[in-house]
Amino acid sequence: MSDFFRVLKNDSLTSARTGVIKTSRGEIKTPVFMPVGTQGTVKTLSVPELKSLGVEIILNNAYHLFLRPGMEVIRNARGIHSFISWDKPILTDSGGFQVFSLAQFRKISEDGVLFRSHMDGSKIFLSPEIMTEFQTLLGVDIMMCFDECSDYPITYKKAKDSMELTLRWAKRCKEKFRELEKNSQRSTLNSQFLFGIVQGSVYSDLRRESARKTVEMGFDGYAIGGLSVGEPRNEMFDALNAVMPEFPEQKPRYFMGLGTPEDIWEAIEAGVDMFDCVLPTRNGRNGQAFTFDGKINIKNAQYQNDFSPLDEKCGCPACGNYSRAFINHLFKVKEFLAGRLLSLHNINFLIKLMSVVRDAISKGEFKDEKDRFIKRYSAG
RNA sequence: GGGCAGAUGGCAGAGCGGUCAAUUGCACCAGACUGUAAAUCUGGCGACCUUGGGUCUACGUAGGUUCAAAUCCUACUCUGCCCA
Repeated sequence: MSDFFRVLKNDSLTSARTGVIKTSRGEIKTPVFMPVGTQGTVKTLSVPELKSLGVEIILNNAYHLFLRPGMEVIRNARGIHSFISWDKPILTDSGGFQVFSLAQFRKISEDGVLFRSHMDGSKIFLSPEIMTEFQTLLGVDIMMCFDECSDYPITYKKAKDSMELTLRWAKRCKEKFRELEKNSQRSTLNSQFLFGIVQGSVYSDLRRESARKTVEMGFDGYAIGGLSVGEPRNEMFDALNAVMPEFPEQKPRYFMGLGTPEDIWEAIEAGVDMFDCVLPTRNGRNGQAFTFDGKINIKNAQYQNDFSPLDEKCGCPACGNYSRAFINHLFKVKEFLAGRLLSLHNINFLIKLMSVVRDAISKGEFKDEKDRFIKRYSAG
């Protein structure tokens, strides 16, 4: 077994834990937040900026990169890392989320998914094999199985069918992954890891079955997919809690698409190690900033004459240089800097939050720190 | 001095007898956003009343016609353009 992931410390009161993921492009301390860079870039931010915030790994999206720039450019660029000038770890989503978010443009079959390009309507066929091969070509450090992220709400029967299809696809992804490894089509210099994805909507027994069978197949890590897609919060956590006991201790667990600070604390308590979300960047572009005293909408009139920083102790480039009043002004006059500053700030917030969490777990103070955070965050 | 056109809610600008408290855009106020078709989308935006809904004050000013006027008529004020 490789030393891809190692648990460093288990919390005594909860299932929270700290750990470290080792890839050939660097180590990742967990729990970790991974900013989303769908098209090979975390929207509005440069690589040096991301590094300055302490970002250790970013997400890219195989579906979007498959459409543009496409295989040829990626091949000529010698992989995604050199193409986008990011030499740290990258995790790619396989396109399974697009099966959900671009539902109106696709048709699912046993073999795969036929998309009508959301850009020009042309037909694109994606399958477990194709997406495994493409993610291999991208040369990403962690790749995801091609899954079907199910819709919400969804009937039990459909959730079951969808979950079972995802299992069959996972098997094919893994077989393709092994085959490419054997044929040395995968670089031996840079190790790649493959994660399985658990589905089953909000049905606990389906979730458990999905987790158990995915774990039986054996992957480098396990993701919880198909949640935070509109279901009530309690159902989301019921689904999560149904699944967690099925996962092996020594493999990383990744909650796909989870991003509010309260939710992240809750999921870490349940034993999750990895997170990604568009929230810090998308909401940032739309004027929302996370602070330890709650979220604020900087566009609101009350900040027009507020010359204090977003968050006194933040230290990000936005807080270090600009006032709420000025950022409020930037949004009103629609300057690009506005969305950039809040994206920087929000990513910084989540990166810092994770370090607070890791610290708390290391010191055995997870529960206290969580309560303290939630109390202050929801008071604001 | 004469002729023509026009004056509508914060701004621009529809409406040209009842279905108009008045289309739309901007501005303004608020909300949403969770593996990004998103620098996007939604709602509110005369006042008052307890909601469905109702009441009042409103389309330059003052009168008038009409069951009914932002819409028609008269005068006035102002603005723009043209001719002398």
